[in-house]
Amino acid sequence: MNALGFEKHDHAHCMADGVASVAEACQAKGLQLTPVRRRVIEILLSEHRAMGAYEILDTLRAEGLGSQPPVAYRALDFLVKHGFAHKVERLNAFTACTYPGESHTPAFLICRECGAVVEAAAEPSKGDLGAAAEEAGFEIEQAVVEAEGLCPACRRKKAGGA
Amino acid sequence: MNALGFEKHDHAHCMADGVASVAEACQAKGLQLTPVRRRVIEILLSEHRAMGAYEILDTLRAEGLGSQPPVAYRALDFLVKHGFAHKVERLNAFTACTYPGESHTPAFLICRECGAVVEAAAEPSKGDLGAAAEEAGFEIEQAVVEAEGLCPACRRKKAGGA
DNA sequence: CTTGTATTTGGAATAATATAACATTACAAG
DNA sequence: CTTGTAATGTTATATTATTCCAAATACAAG
Repeated sequence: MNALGFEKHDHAHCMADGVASVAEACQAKGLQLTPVRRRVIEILLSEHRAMGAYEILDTLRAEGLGSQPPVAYRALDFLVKHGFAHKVERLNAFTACTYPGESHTPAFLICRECGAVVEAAAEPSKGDLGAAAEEAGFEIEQAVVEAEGLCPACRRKKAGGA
Repeated sequence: MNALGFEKHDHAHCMADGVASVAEACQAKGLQLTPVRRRVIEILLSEHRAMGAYEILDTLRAEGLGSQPPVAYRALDFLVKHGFAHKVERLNAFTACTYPGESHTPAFLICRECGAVVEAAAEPSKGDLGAAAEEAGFEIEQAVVEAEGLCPACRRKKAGGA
């Protein structure tokens, strides 16, 4: 589980790779990565934070790729459905998947200060949630695991500024 | 961790107890359990499911306790803030706390078929999320843990009806 | 190439969820 | 009584999301 995403990295590279891997996956599965869909995943990859549907829509609108809410929501639904993006329930916002291709339950670390979102992989069947489900006879199909708090950089700022 | 809440229980009893324990806790902490607040926690306790703010507001309105959204949201904010209720992010809805008084991170089991919601206690600092946070140097302040799937009763129905 | 079918898109309207802002009331402390 | 704090009433608006219908496009089968 690699969740070191808060620290610096080669962003242009990770973004290009991200789009490429989504394109490959679409080709492999016979999915249509249409211009709007491609652009939305690009937008999401371009920032390590969760973006609202309307924020994405604003960008699409400025680029002439669509101006009505359904345009953004349809693209996001496609991306989420096929595992290329996730919805962060806590924020009613969306973020590119860090581990596309691998089936997983995303676990998010959300910085309340700077808004950065980092994804780790979780296994809800283990841990407290899985134990509770088993005890109750509940069958888990999907899980939401999200933590809000302070990322390393914002912790340092707090400590320094205080 | 008791998450057997999907099975039958003495509901009138659990509801009366719930209101009483909230009232006691308010008294102990010097919090005002005003009519609207009391009624909202009663409404939430009366059903083992998550209810939308506007659904609650409809009831309040019918009873002359307030008719505008802020009335419901303020009462819910109070209840959530003091741990008497929780918000289920996945559903944008609210539910009474099953373990009032004990400080905890709620973990929800949400039946997608019948809408029942059962709360278990989780310890996000352990498990995948805690491990990821530690590795990333992230400080968790709050966590959302929610699972969607089938409750025991709905699983039986599925199995029987198929 | 044409046809049939499914998918995708465009766009208007509206639903559902949530908050901002400000005036008013209640009540206890000084 | 005055002042401070908390709670309420109310209007308006912001934000997030979906429904619905029509038009365009993609793509495989013939």
